[in-house]
Amino acid sequence: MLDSETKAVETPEDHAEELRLWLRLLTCTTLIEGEVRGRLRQRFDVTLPRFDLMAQLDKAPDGMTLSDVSKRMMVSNGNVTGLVERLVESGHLDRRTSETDRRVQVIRLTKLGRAEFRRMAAEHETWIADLFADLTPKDVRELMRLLAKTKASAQRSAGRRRA
Amino acid sequence: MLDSETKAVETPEDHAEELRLWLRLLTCTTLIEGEVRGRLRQRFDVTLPRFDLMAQLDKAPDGMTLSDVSKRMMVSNGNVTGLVERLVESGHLDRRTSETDRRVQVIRLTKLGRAEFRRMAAEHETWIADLFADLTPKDVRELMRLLAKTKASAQRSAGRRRA
DNA sequence: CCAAATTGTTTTAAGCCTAAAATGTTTCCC
DNA sequence: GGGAAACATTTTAGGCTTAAAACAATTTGG
Repeated sequence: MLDSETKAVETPEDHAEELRLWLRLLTCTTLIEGEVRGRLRQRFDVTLPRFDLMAQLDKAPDGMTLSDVSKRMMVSNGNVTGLVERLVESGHLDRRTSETDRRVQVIRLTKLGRAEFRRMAAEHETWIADLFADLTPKDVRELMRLLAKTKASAQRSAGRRRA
Repeated sequence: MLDSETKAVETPEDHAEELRLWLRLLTCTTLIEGEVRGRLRQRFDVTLPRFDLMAQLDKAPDGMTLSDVSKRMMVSNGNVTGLVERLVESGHLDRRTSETDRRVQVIRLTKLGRAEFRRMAAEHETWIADLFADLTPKDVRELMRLLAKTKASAQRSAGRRRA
């Protein structure tokens, strides 16, 4: 017992399985993301980040602040600034300074933005369905469960570093 | 039977579950990737793409062509060109034109590149292990299986589009 | 043999992305 | 009230990324 513990401490642990899991996770995401990116470009001439931003706003009829968007999309603040700039320019987004807090910018989809997003989203959903089509409903449930656990684990690990 | 089939065709299918699965998959990957990116920067002042490229080369002692790298990393050719350029510049990579086919560039890790990569990889492995630490060995196995199935499904779907 | 197709890489133009510093605004609290 | 801390956003500098076009070298099929 003491021997095995000593050994466990001195022997470098083998984390090859976790590493493989991480690479596989990354491969799946990259594969699907690339496919979605290409289809968005070909069918609608829109980039994936723009689509993602519009998706966030579609769920928030009263608009969102840039910080909200940044947190939800898990991207940097500066990134959102540029993305929003281009989408306002193209008429998809409306941006105004909050009246109660002049630091805050509230953005919303314009009528055009909402219409275009809905059109894209409908088709997008069928792409995703097809990409995952070989999974059974049980597979989907099980993956959801395991990925929830993965997310929680990663958040704990990430949080501990910052704490 | 005919009624239910007719209905299935006319009613827009509900793919909300697959959509949620995709978003969760993306969240997990983004979360972990961001964490790894930050740690690589803080501990080693290296970017994630550089690390990934060196990881590919570490597994290929005889070197790889740029196309090989591009396929393995699932990024565009032009992307690899730039990455390699900077890593050759910093002395981590060695690049030479193939003697049998003058179109081909073969790249390898230099002694410095290999040493630095090994040092980083050892620590990187512990980060990944910690990020996934709340998963049981059974969870890991099950995730591997389901992600393999997901990858196959996505490849089928992606392939059909190009075919 | 040689033109056409294919393959490997680079270039181009545009956009995405990050971390860190800077700017402007509000809140806290003494 | 007023300075310090916190917050929201933008700016900066540099690097990553893509799709598409251009270029170079090889292979293929008449």
